[in-house]
Amino acid sequence: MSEDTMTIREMCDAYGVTPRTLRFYESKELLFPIREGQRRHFTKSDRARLKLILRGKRFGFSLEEIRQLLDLYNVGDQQETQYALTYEIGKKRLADMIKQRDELNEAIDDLTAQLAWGEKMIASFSMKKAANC
Amino acid sequence: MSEDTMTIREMCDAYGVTPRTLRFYESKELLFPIREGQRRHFTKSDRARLKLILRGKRFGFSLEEIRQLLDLYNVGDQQETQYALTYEIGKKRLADMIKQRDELNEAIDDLTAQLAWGEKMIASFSMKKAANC
DNA sequence: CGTTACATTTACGTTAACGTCAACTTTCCT
DNA sequence: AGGAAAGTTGACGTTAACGTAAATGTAACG
Repeated sequence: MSEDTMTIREMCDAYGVTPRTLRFYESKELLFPIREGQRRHFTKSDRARLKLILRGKRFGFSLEEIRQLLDLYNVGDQQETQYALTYEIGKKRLADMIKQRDELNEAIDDLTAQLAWGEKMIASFSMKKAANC
Repeated sequence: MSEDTMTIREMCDAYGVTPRTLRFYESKELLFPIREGQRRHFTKSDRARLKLILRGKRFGFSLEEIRQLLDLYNVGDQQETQYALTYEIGKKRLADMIKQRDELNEAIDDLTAQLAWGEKMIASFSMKKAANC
């Protein structure tokens, strides 16, 4: 009847994760599938949460951070202060990401320069070889 | 006499690492301090390498990747084939970094959009408050 | 009713980069 | 001589996010 739920396999296929991952998330209280006997049934709410989890991961949040964010997100009729808190966490994370990207860009430039120098070296090897002929 | 070297403690103080870290790096063949009996003595070369290691870490390289890159900086008396090999490693690593940066940029854009939405939410809270007055 | 397919729980394994003892040895200082 | 200070080598502990294997359960198909 309540075919609003999905089996573990359907979830895995839909979101590209493994069963182990879903059980793990449940054990960490990130998901709360309902049980029919032993079997898990993932609700619409679980799917929404999973989407947020995966997105959070792409942003570089840890599962524990994500759990806290989901909790805040979930108080339903959130209070302004709680929401603002979530917002602040997100802003901090964004700042970290931007810093990380900038550092990465620096490293890319450095390594590019280093490789250019390497090309010269290799060229000089060729010269030497040519000279020996 | 050869006071061009530093003890482990001096290294730790100079670069903000622990003795364990330096010994660990040595065991991983990232550093090659000379020995006087048991004691380690870190040379100028070790210091240069350590600087590069720490920079690499800030950029998110693994120690193993750093070890390979250090070889690139170290060419010295390498043969051409070996040099070409390290060069290829560097190029691959650069490609990875660029990909990583692009992904990071995507995530940054996503999160930025998300935060913009969050600001609207917070604004609506304020509206509600104002309305209740 | 037997087999095949999928689920479940339990629990140990994995990787990286060190931390944290423990048990010595060596050195310097008084 | 005696003791603190600093150094050394094992070797086991830690964290995150699952992987993987074993033993068992159960549901559907033919």
